[in-house]
Amino acid sequence: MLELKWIRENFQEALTSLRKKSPSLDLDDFMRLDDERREDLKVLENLRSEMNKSAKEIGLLKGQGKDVSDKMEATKSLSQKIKDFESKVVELDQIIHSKLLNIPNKPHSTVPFGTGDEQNVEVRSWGNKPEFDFKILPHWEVGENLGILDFKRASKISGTGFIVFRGLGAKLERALIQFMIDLHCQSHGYEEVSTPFVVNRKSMTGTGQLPKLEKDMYCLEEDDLFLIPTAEVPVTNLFMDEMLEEKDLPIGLVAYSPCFRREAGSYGKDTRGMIRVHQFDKVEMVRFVQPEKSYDELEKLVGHAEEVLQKLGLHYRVKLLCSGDLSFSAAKCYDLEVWAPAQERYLEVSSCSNFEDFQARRANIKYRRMTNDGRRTTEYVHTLNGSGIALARTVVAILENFQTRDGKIKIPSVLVPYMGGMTQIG
RNA sequence: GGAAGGGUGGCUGAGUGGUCGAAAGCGCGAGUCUCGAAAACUCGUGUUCCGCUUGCGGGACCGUGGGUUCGAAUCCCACCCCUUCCGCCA
Repeated sequence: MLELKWIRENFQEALTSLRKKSPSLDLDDFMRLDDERREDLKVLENLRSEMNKSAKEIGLLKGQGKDVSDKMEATKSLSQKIKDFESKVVELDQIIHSKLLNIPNKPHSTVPFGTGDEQNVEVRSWGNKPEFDFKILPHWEVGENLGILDFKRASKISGTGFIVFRGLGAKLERALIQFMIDLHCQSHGYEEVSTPFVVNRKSMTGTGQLPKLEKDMYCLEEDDLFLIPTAEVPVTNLFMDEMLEEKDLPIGLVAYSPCFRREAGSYGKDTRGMIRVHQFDKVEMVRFVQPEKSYDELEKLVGHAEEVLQKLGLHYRVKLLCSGDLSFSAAKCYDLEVWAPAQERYLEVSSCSNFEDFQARRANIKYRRMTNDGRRTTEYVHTLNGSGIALARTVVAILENFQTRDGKIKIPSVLVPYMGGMTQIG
């Protein structure tokens, strides 16, 4: 959520930068409502001020044993007037607030302008595409041949877009999760957290999935709860409605969770294999930082995610998303894309974003700090998060990059200890 | 699912109709003391909105939403959440 006052006082700037993200955005209506609300509010507050005064007076006079029935009568009509104006202001407030919740975050000045993913900018890459002197199989074939992926039974029990890992496939998935969490905790200073995979509406609103993306989520209607689309939601909202201390920042948390996505509207895309599925595992990093440090923190965060791919020995590239491809809540975002040789394409396995105070404002996450002249103030923290990294697709990359001529899979050396010393599958 | 108790500032916790935005303590900040620190002492210290603007004036906020009243943290109703006990259960 952007600050209403900021939009009001920087109207042109707000409009210009928001349109880099949503070209059709219109704020005229919004500002008109805000004007109207402030007019009514002024009247209301004057009325209330008057009433407070006379109620106090009545109290005093009564205490002295004087007759106050005239005064009480007069205040009564004032009280009615206040109620009328109150309902007007409350109604306007609600409309404005709900509109505000639907306004996206504005892109940072270093974000390139663009309208779609073809205008994202590659900022660097690491490693090289591996060469094969035989024809490698796509992950779904090699996975089924080895008995570690079972698509048929997955769709039998749940439907298309779900995966079953078996045997060493399941173990590989688990090994990756452990390896990643250990790396982030031991080398990057994160604290591991394990949170619920189901959250309430308030949490979903706090990180910005609601109200816009309700159709993309699995909902448990009876209880008005949602299956999380990413651990970002429970982990960021851990500090919802809290006041943090400056000395405790930055806070870095890492969590494993499954991620549930309906993928409404993307039917027909990536139907084969497990590129696009309704449930996948992910290790997610979340950071709470001081505002002036958040862009340095973003670079660090990307580095943490990259290190996972480097340690696995997977070729990848880093893309800076253009304004039009940025998600609703993000101010700046880098994607990590890993090379999948059998399909000759890159797969997005991580998204690292700075949300600035957009989520903190929605979720009400503040911290106390000292100003330069020694006064205490409160300020919203900046929140960031990044996949570190998404599974399923990482397994795809391993199955395709480390395939041998005889259809086996070499296990990346960092995972060998997590696989009980095993060096290959098959 | 049943019963009881409870939700007050950064935290603990007092407050049951009017000078209550709210005692006290802790924490935090400034200062005194000290070579320095600790302790002790003094003073200060909620959030947020609106308006003129280095300051000031006003409004709102005691779980949420309604109601009663001239006036509600305080009384009434509904809902949400938490704790404890009982039942069921991985």
